[in-house]
Amino acid sequence: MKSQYRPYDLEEQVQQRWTEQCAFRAVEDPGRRKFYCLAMFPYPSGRLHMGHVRNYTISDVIARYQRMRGLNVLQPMGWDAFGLPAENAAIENGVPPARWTRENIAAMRRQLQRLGYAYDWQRELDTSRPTYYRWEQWLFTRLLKRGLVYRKETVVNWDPVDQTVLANEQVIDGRGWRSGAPVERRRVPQWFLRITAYTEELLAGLDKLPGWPEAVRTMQRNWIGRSEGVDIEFEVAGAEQPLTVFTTRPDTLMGATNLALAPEHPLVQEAARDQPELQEFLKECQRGGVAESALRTMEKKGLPLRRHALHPITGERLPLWVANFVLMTYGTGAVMSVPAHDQRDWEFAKSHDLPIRPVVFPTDKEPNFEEGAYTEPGRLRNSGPFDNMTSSRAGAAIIKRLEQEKRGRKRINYRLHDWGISRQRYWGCPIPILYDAAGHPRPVPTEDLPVRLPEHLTPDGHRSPLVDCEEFLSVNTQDTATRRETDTFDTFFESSWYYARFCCPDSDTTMLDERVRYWLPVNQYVGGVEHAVLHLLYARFFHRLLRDEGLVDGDEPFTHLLTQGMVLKDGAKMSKSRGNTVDPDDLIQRYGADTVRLYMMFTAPPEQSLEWSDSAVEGANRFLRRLWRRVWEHVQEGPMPGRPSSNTLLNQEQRDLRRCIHQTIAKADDDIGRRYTFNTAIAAVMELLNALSKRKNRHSPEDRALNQEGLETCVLLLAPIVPHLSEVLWNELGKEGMVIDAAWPRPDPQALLKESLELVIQVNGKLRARIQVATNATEEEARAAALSDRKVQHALHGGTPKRFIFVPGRLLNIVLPPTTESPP
RNA sequence: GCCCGGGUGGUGGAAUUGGUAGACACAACGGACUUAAAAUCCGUCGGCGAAAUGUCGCCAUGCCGGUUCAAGUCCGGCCCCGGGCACCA
Repeated sequence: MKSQYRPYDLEEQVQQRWTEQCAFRAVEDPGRRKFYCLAMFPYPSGRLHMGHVRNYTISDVIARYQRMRGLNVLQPMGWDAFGLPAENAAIENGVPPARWTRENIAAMRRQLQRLGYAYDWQRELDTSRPTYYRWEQWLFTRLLKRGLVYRKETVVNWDPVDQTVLANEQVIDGRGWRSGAPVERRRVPQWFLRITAYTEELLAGLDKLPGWPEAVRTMQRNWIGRSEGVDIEFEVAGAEQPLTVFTTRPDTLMGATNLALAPEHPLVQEAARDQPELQEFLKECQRGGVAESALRTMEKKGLPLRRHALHPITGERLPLWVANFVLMTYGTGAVMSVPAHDQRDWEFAKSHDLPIRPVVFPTDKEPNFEEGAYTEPGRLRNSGPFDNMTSSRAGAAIIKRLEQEKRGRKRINYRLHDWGISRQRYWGCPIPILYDAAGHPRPVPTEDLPVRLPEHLTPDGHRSPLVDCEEFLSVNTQDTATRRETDTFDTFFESSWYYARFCCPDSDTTMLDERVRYWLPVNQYVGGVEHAVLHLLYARFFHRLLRDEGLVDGDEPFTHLLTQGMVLKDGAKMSKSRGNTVDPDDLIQRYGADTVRLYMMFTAPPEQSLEWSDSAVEGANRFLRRLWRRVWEHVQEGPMPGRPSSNTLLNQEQRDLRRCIHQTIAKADDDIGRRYTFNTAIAAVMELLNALSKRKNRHSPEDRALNQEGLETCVLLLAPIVPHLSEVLWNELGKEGMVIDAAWPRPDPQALLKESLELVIQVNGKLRARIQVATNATEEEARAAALSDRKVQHALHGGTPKRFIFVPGRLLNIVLPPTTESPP
């Protein structure tokens, strides 16, 4: 064994041994318990960044830990290969997205391999290959048959100069990112997936996911946004159809003073026909992007329609307004405006001089409606027959009356709306639809799938090159009138089912085969918090689609979810688009992959964001060098001793060290297996190594045996985190075989026993002394010991304790009666 | 604007169920070794005050208030930072 730790050759040799043995090949074995560990697969953006390294290291540590615990582990890796950045690169460099993507995949695969992740590379998949995307085209046609796909018009960001649809990301301050032209909203027909058919199930399922972070479940719940309320119909003067609004506050109906409609609402469009200033306003509303954040932060503006509706109970005339803050996509695209009890309505009323009519009052105070709306429930006034009722009773009474008069009905409204999956982009999976001469759509017959994306095209920043690609557009030479759909799928489509395809990536006769029934669900999914809603909700939706297609069992795709925090640099997310990435290759070159992995896991707990620091990497490397040195010194002392067989022959100091070893095992197991706090597990091993380092001069057979046990423990506990170094040290410690096949250690209960412990003594909640007591000391014994302690007596000032609070094994708090001491 | 997180020494963080605030590191400083440097090893390291040897007291977990024998942890109100908001992935 060399005296110095040199990671460079060591890591390559260990990786070679793993490869030769096909060490991470996952094979279905019904006789063994499986563990499917998955990290969110990367978009091949070019190079790995530290966010990737963090993500994949966390997942790898869990996978290797579960393997050492004896489970049959599957950990695959693949590429989310379709997406916008490939088109941007093409525009900039003139390189076809296919080539750019494949080159990136090759580079990033090499980087991942250098980091020593325990992947089954035979299962690698690339979503931009027809072998993958043909199955989502197949699924799409199945869903079409089941009525879960439909076409409707929606608004997109339109760049009038570049003549192209823009992603929200490409809209900067309401302007196109390349042209700088003000972005317009344009209506285009798009394909939708009926995710709303599964709303209640997706919502209820959240309660059955105890392995998911509460924050993610809350976000999904809020995203789905179930709210119970009532549809109220208002008769509109001169219109055949009544105007329907949705409200969750029927108790405030008597306080409604106007109705506000979204700019896209049909009644508004109709009114605009003969009102030029309204047309002008709507044109203004067309400007700016379609992102909800943009809509919500706009200055609240509105215009009267010069029409009115009738209040369903009083018959009063309520003016109709168009308001830019009313969203056509939520509810009915129209709201009843109750300025006294809704803050947004209040602000709108104030700026447009509309009346404020308070009808709900708290019982304990009189709100000032000049300062703002009163939005809490209360007791009704100014409400005719509903006066003096509470909000909940009044709401029920108003609903009952509206229902009797057929002017309203209870309804549950959701914020969640159907998933628009069409993208006017080239580098994506073609939507398998054909249009006849009249423009009527029909699905591509199953036997004609896949619809292959021509890979030689290069987008130029204007419309999708598919639109001009005759070879793609025409189905066959006989039928020139039939044209292909040129839109491609949202790339979330690919990432919604890849976790299942990893079970059988080579299946070429079905989308998923029987192997999914062994591996699914994913036991541990690891990925960024930024995916808490969209990706994770779509995957849950897809799993149900696949289930109803008979392809998978169970309702949920991921049993446990770990959402890692961002890797930040200079306070901002480390990402390619921000250009503040750190390349892991430089660090691996200098310190080795193990140091990079250790640094990532030690610097912060996985769920927290991690502020990047170059200097802290040094410390991680130093620890590994120290561990190497300790093993080297131990090896130099002579042949490997056995482990100590029991505690009986050990002296007090040796028993303390042995307890430290086994406490470290217990803590590391809990930290890695239950808490996912890898940083504290590493700190515990560092403490153990410090304890071992302090006893360099102990060479008795018992001490050698203890050192052996201590060092073996360090190596085993670190094996999931620094796997290369651990393999080598494992063999240097005289162990046969590979550490990946070694069993995860278990603490020896006998070694953990303690005869005495430190008890904290507080006086009035302040720490005053620490005393040693027997482990099983009673409260009486603890009190007696505490009261005879010099420091405690000093702190008591001769006072008589009023009560004692005893927390066994932790503390004794002595409470004195309040002093009548006069201030100095 | 709405939803979800976070805020603890010079820095990253620890404190797991309301029970010893600052584990483990980084940086810095002092020392040993060395011709020198690197590496390594030893020590100091929240603030203020009193001691001068082990000490002792007070303050301190973004801010203000509350509950409790006891609050970084629970409750109410605020401030700041990060993530998401349906076409970035």
